[in-house]
Amino acid sequence: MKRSLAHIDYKEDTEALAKFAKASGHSTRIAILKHLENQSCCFTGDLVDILPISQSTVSQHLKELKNAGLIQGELKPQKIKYCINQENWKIAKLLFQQFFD
Amino acid sequence: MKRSLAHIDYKEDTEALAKFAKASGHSTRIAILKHLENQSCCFTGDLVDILPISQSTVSQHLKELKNAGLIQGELKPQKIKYCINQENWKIAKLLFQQFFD
DNA sequence: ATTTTTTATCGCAAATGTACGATAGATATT
DNA sequence: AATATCTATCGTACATTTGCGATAAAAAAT
Repeated sequence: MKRSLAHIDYKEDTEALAKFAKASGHSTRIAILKHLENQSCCFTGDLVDILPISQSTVSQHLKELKNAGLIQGELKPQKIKYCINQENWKIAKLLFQQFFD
Repeated sequence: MKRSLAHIDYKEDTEALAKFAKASGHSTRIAILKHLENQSCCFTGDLVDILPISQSTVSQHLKELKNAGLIQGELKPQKIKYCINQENWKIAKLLFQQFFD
């Protein structure tokens, strides 16, 4: 049986969409997501170099994107790289596409 | 020549997306947008009946959606109906679709 | 082993967001 | 004209968000 998003009921759907949208609702975070889309993965420091805000603030934004499930900190042997969380990204994509039919 | 969103430069694009996402970043507001998508237009009171929050709070949420340009208060002779702002909705749609390619 | 680099977290301040009841203003009904 | 209905706004309280510098903790380089 094929798994689809149709199983998510209206309310969960609404909340999931709101959560993703909220996490995307800051231009710094959109910029981060766009960068990760292009560059696959990168370190916090790479983003700090690009963005006009402090390291601690970048770190906070990353945390929020991570909490929303849109990105993930991939734990390589000794390093942490941030990547798009492909699974949730797919869900967000579907929710938005479906929402904006 | 076909007009496309490619003309919007990166920065505007990012900010527009963030603005739409932020406005959509609350489950009450997603619920309102969904309802307007289904019902075309409706009055504030109709939404107050559906939603589990006070009239003044609904009104505030409508104001935010209006400020973001996602809906518009259509001024019929004596009444105000809220509708999707089709023009901006189309833009938001395109931005999101393009973002989540 | 020490130092440097990298990243997360703490503590704080300021700004913004959420929600409510009360009230005002405007439209519709009687 | 008076009353009822509908909607926006005000004032308030509380919570969350944003941003920073400082610091801590962990990893990498020397």
